Amino acid sequence: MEQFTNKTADIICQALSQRIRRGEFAAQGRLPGERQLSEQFATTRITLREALGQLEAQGLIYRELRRGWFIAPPRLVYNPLHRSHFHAMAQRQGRAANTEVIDAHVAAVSHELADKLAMSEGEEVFRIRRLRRIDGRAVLYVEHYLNPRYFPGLLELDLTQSLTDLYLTRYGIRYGRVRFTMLPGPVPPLAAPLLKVAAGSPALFITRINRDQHDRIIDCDCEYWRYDALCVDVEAQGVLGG
Amino acid sequence: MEQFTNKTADIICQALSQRIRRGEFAAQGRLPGERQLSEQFATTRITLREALGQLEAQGLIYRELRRGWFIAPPRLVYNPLHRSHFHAMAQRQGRAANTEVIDAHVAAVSHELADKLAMSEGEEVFRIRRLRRIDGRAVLYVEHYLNPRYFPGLLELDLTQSLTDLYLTRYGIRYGRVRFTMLPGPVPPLAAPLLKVAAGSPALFITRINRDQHDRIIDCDCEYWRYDALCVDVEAQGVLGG
DNA sequence: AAGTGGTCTAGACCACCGG
DNA sequence: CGGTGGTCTAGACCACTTA
Repeated sequence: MEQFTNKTADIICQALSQRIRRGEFAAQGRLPGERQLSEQFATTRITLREALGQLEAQGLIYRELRRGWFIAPPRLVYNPLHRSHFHAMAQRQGRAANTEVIDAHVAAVSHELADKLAMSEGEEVFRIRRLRRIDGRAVLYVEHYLNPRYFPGLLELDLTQSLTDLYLTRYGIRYGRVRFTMLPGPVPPLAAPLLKVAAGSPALFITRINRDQHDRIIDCDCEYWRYDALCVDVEAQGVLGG
Repeated sequence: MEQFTNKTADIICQALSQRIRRGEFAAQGRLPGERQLSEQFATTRITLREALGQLEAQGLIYRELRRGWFIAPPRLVYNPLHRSHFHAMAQRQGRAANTEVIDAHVAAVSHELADKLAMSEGEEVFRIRRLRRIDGRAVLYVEHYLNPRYFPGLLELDLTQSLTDLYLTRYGIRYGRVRFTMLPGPVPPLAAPLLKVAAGSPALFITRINRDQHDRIIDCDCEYWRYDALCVDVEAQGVLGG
């Protein structure tokens, strides 16, 4: 477990990491200012920030743009195949969830999305953009694209609640097959300020294409998760290789 | 798509990003030196490296420790539920795969791993460590932990080949249910030099717990993927929320 | 208004890779 | 051994948050 290092940044990393694990900053939930820390470690702010960046990459701390460095809470465990409600999922893990609707409009579908939704470029879709919080911290920015033929009048409803619920109770639609892709990528410009991260910061990008009980593609989600907020956990029957 | 920015680093980002997409560096497969670039953009190496770091986070370029910056090849599409061979998977995507065995020994299982394997702490397991390359580039460091009761004598075999194949042909074992977790995390010290990344760099950490046709847990894989080398793609029947 | 993080300058030395 | 990237110094100004 020991590091073979003599880099100043690594030494700071280890020292801070130990102090964090001992709960030294747990009370305030945040670290002292960068200038104060760099003084403590007798180094430059640049070097100190290098160390903080490493701890951030390890998921031990996170930053909010221009606000400071905070102790990272545990990751939310998330199964993209599991069509439960965000709020229920959070609650089962002892966390408090919150959903904010950014906007909900009719939009023309892009070429790329049309492919995913089995629609034609330029057709109209419902686009719902939402921000979701765990224990008050914004962790997920998501854009839902719905094929409107299946959901007439949906945009008039209360969209802070679970879409899964709306689908079932209002339209008799339940989820069937799911396909998702997941890759690291930069956070989109619109999402950055909402998640309080710098534009272009790394995020986990998950797209999900959902079908209903009749195997029709009904919607597509584009999710941008904070890098450190998520642990994907999937259990399923294995598929034979081809 | 436009950025509202006047940061030097962002301007460099956009300029480089454009030149990369136009294939300007495709011939050499790599970027010019940092000093040369910082001169071209009339800035400091620090600022230039800030820009390179952003392009790296976006997966456009990658670095090899002390060797330089390279144009990132396309991501490998990977389905952790899909128990096909690494080599076959690569080949279907027009890529060349290669597997190197780092070592293969009997080891005492840690507490954490014992849990995953449904074994007891301190019991013996087979540990196989391998490095896998795509088109010559090391992208995956993986530790396989096997319950030895199911695989007597396996360590004597040629382990550069597919374990899936060995399981079936030598032991009559095929994969059944799979559970995997996936989260970003730092690359472990042993893997860093093999993947040619700096110790503590971010990586994608995937653990997989595999069962056989009788639903017995047979092995557990701990995979560390280069951050930019991977796109997870899963299709499966959705699971009803609880 | 004061203090924070975000960005930048203009150098420097070191460790390592490659010829 | 020359050139590369990796690390570091000691400042500075700006944009934003917070009080």
